[in-house]
Amino acid sequence: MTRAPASRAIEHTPLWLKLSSYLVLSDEEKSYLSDLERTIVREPPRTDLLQQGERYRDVRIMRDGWAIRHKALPDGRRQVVNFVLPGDLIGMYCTLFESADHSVTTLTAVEVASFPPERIGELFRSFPRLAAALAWSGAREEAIVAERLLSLGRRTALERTAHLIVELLRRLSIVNMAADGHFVLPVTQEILADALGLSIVHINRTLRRLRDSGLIELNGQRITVNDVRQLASVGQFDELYLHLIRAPRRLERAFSGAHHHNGARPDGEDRPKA
Amino acid sequence: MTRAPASRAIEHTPLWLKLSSYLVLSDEEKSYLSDLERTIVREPPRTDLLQQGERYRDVRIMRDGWAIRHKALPDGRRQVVNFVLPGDLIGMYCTLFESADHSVTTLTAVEVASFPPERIGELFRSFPRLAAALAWSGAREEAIVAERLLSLGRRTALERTAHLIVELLRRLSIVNMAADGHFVLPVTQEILADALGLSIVHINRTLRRLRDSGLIELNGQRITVNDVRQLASVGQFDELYLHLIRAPRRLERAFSGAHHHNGARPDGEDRPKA
DNA sequence: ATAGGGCTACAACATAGGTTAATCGGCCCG
DNA sequence: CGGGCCGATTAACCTATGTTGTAGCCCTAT
Repeated sequence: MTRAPASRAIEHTPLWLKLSSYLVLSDEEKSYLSDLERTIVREPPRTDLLQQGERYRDVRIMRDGWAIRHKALPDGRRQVVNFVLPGDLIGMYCTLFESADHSVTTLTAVEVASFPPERIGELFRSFPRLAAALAWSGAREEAIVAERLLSLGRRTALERTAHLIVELLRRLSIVNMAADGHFVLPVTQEILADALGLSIVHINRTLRRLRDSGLIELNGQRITVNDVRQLASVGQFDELYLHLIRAPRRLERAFSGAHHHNGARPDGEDRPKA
Repeated sequence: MTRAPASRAIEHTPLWLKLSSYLVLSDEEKSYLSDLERTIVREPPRTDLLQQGERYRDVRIMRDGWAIRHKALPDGRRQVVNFVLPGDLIGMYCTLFESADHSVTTLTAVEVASFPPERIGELFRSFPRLAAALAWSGAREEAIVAERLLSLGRRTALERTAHLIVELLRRLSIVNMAADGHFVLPVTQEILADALGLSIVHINRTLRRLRDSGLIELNGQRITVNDVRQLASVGQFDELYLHLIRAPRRLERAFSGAHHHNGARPDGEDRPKA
């Protein structure tokens, strides 16, 4: 069961929360963003929002609930690439591709906003700062995948698992879905296994070790992290890759001054010399 | 030793080659792109172009040579996230971050173009189609990392290795660096091991198996793939994720409508080119 | 030419994690 | 109330891959 967020102001939308930790959005940008989130769809758990191999349809913004992005081999082996949390985009740049190379499947009931891919062109043409912010969000997602690659390649099962738990805790706090070291993890052990490149049995063993050592507690889907510091240290967790810190000043400067909406021209400054 | 590309027209620049397989660039876009590549630097092998933890400096465009993008754990374990080939960008969106979460190190002598991060703002403001194309390129890179994640999580050592070889072959052909199933792989087995999440010894065993089965040949750094189809099948390689196929028509349309001031004219749109 | 460093190669052994299979508890449904 | 299914849990066993150690080759520096 997910929280039920009726219509809410754009200021409380998870995407806005995430982006605003990166740059200050103007009113026009805010209202355009909120317009992108106008069409809202609800889907039950275990629904495919996107299927590997299919041509793209709409771009989605996750507003509430959990999903996984995963890829499968022809023989059925499967890898969960990332968890899709509120504020994350689904198929953003992928719309620029011929067809999807991954699937996205809901874990809980979700609420997603949906807009046609044509609007991406519009977005890039008319709201360059917003476009850059979304590019930033995409780059951040890539950084998360790269960190998971490091996990699968070079961390042990115990380290990987600890690392993932701390990562989720951090990411969930950004969108106010975790407090006090505990959160709901709407996930079977099979999915954890597929995310960490382990077998179900071994994930089970590993969780047990974490519980036995008192680092975490599990009650149903509620997970409690008793000692974040220590868990982070077990997982060699360094939050640098989540890029929670604001972009350096020079970029704010690069973008300041020139918000233009539909068709406007960039006011003079800094014109490219071709 | 790398090929020595003197000054060459933008049309022969690897980045242009890569982007033009995606959309048709206008003359203005071409010349802006070429302006971005104006400042060129050469670096010897084993040079860090970027170091994990450091504040960002310039954005780089790889024009010639090989590099690796890698991440390290405090105890020295290392994962190669991706290979940086001509036409790839270094630290593009990362400039939007506080500091680097990965290192980039050259494998060969390289030639890179370099421009200050401020120009990203300029690019987004004035050349939205180009910005979208670069976003596409970034998304494609993420797709590659995700596919490698699938490899490390769910493919055996043999499959992973075969998969990587086929991937490199495909990527190198786009920039005309592979022909007839053979190319130069300027890489030690240690680096391969770090890319595939294996030990050096095991990569050695695995390459031996591939050689024994006649699928590949190795002479020094030259690798020859005797039977691409079969190697691809061993690695369960499906090139979908490389997104070599052009974006669907609707997107060209999205970008062709309201052009910007110095923006592109959709000259003779859509020359087919897969 | 000699010594040393970097890399490939392989053998012998060790182990993290996979596989198979059985049990158990909860939950839905008739 | 009883079956049936799904997921968690555990035990016993197995194998892919890691570790350690040694040797040889090919550079380059002296």
